[in-house]
Amino acid sequence: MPKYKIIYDSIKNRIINGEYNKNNNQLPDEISLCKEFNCSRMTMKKALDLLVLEGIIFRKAGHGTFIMEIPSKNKINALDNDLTGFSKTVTGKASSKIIDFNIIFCPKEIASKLNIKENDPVYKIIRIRYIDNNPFVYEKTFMPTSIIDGLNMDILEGSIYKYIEEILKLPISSAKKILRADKSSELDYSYLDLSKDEPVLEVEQIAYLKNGKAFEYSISRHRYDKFEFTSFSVKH
Amino acid sequence: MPKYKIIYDSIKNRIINGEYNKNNNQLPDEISLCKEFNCSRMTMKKALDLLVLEGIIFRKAGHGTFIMEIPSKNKINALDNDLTGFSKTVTGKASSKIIDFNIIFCPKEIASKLNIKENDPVYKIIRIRYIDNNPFVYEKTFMPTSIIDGLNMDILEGSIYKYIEEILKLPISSAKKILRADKSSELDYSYLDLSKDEPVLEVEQIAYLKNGKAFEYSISRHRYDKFEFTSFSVKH
DNA sequence: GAGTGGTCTAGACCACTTC
DNA sequence: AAGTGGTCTAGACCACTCT
Repeated sequence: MPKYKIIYDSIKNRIINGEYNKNNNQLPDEISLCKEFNCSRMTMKKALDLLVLEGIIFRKAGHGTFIMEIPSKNKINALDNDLTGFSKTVTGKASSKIIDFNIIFCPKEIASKLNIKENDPVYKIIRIRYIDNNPFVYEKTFMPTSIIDGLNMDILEGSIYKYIEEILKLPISSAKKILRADKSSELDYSYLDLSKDEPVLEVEQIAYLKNGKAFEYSISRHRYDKFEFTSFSVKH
Repeated sequence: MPKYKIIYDSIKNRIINGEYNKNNNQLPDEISLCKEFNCSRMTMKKALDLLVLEGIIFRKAGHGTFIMEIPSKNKINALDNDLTGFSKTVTGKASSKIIDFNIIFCPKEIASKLNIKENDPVYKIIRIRYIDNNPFVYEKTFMPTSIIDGLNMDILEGSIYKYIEEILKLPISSAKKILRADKSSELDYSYLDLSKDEPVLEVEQIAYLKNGKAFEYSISRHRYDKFEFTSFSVKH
């Protein structure tokens, strides 16, 4: 683990623990932090830059570095983004059910999103996820078998991402998402217990590995009353 | 304008113009780029880092820097994010109508989001926006008069953001967004021409200046069939 | 082994904020 | 004037990929 990452983790924990809550929520100046963490100023900047990107701190040139005021009470949630930049507001006991798990010839539209050839073999996975035994998302996922190999039911019951990163040792790097609202369909009525006038939040995602290859295309439909997505973005 | 920003703009333009489309979409190595742009390696890295954050390029350690394959055809759209990290997929002639424009005592819940005191004066703005004369979003905005001063109808007809940045010279830095689907309400039926079973995509936003102050709280409700949001995020 | 990106340093100068 | 963050440098060493 690089030094700037260790420093980032350490300072983030201090902020969460309220160690910098005095003096207008101000952090020590960069030079002092450098001395404390025994690093150069560039390395400290790299650590602090990550916190800025996450919306945890902000800097005022000529003034100092400050913790961002988090308006809502749920600080933990606001600080707890998942790997792709979104956090979920739902908490409870999670479980999932696999509706379909197969290898298919990749349809044309999906092949173009995954940058593979039409009819290349892909896993097709359909899952329902539950919170406290209530369904909240219907998820259709496609992954090229040439990249993600050896999937089975056991892995699907747990975390596919963990399998990819820890067993296959393929580093995940980024994701493109499109979010939209939609009327619910027959599938949504039955799988998500929705009635006709209740909408869904649909998320279309393409996820990439560090080597630039798309390894996942997914469409997920969330119950409108059980899910929201948060995002923080900084101008550069 | 800092050097790394100039280099970033320049390389971004080259990519858009297809100047790096040969050799597997590979860019020259960093040292060569440093020589060409007459800068240090750290500065070049800073420029390239911005392109990585935007999902325009990716790097393979020990291999090179490559342009990200953009699966859909609309390259321009994918490269043309707005200041808060989202881009819109709708195009056409834009216009807007102001439904309400007043100064009010700030309600408690909104004051807590803007980090101001209850009953502090805030502008309240309600606008409908149209594309090709079709309504697509109903937008309620609150701004503290202590920060954003001198708003009038002329400014509202144009761009509030332009007014803030160019006339008031207040640098905008970041925004927090929450996205959710919702059933349409009476207001939506009338202002967005929606029927009862048609949903909306609701976006709640708090926007911040460089000095860390929240200057805008807004709720906007978009027609489900006219709007979607895209986002790109990188693991760090 | 050659080439590439990833990290880190020690110091310099600048621009901005506050007193 | 003092203190702070913003930018930039020239070079070092490492880890990874490909042949």
